[in-house]
Amino acid sequence: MDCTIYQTANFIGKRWTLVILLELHKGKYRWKRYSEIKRGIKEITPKLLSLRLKELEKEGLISKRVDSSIVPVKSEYSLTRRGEDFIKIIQDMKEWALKWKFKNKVCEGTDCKNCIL
Amino acid sequence: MDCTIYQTANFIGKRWTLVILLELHKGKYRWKRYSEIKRGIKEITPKLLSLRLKELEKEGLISKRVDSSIVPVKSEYSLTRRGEDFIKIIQDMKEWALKWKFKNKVCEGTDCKNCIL
DNA sequence: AATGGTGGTTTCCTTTTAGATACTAGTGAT
DNA sequence: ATCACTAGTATCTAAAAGGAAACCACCATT
Repeated sequence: MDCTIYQTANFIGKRWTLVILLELHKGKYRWKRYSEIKRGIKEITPKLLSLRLKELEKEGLISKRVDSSIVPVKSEYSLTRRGEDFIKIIQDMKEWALKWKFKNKVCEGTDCKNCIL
Repeated sequence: MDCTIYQTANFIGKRWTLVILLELHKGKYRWKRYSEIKRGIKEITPKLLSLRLKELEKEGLISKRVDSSIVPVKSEYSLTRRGEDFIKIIQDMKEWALKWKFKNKVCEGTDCKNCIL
C-alpha cells in the first residue's frame, strides 16, 4: 500500500521517534549533541537512539553536523523546517489525547519533563 | 515512560490503525459491517482487522453494535466522537506529508481510493 | 449437493523490532 | 593511574508484530 497516510504512519509510529523530535524541539533551533539527547531521554538505548537519528535524518526531519576538528568529535542534531513543521501535529495529538483519553498529570503540567510543548 | 505523546504514538503507530479509521470515516456517521471494511482495505488479513477493531473499541475511538436477532449475525462499527475528532490529526499528517515528502499521485488526487479525506 | 457470504478464530511460521550488555579510542580531569 | 566523557558499534537474545491458510456454524442461492 503506497498511500500517504500509511507511509507516514509507518514512519512516525516507531518507538521513540516522536519523543526524539520533541527532545530536539525543546532546544528550539539550537543544535543538540548526541549525549545531550540521550540524557534527555533516559530509557533509550544508544543503539535505538543512533538508529532513529539516522532514520530521521534520512527522512529529512532532522539534520546533523559534525565537527571533527576537535576531540572528541562533536556531532550535533537539530530539527529541519520539515521537522519543526511536524511538531504541531504532535501538539495536536497531545491535545487530543489529553482531551479524550489520558489524565496524565505529568503531561498536563507546564513542567512536564518528558514532552513539554 | 507514561508520557502522553509516547502512549499515543504507541497506539496509533500500529499497522492498519489509521487506515481503518479512515475507512470508517469515509462512511461519515454510517455504521459499517466487518465485511464492508474488509472489502475497503483489500490487503488486510481477517486476523489483523479483528484485532485492530478490538483495540480501537477498547480505546474508545470506534464503537461496535451487534444485531444477533438476524442470521448471519450483523456486526457493525462506526467512529465515536473521539474517533471522529482524531481524523483531523490524520488530515494534518496527510497535508504535512504531501507538503514535505511524498509526491504520491494516488493520494494527491481527489479520487484517492485508499485515503480520501 | 455445492457454493458463497456472514464474522470472525486458531494455528503455525517468519520477520521485525527492541533490549541488554559490552566495547572502542582519544582526551581531560582527579 | 584511574575514571569519565565523547559518539556511537557489535553481538546476542527476547518479544512483538504480522502473514498465510485453514476452519467454524449457519443460512440463502443456484
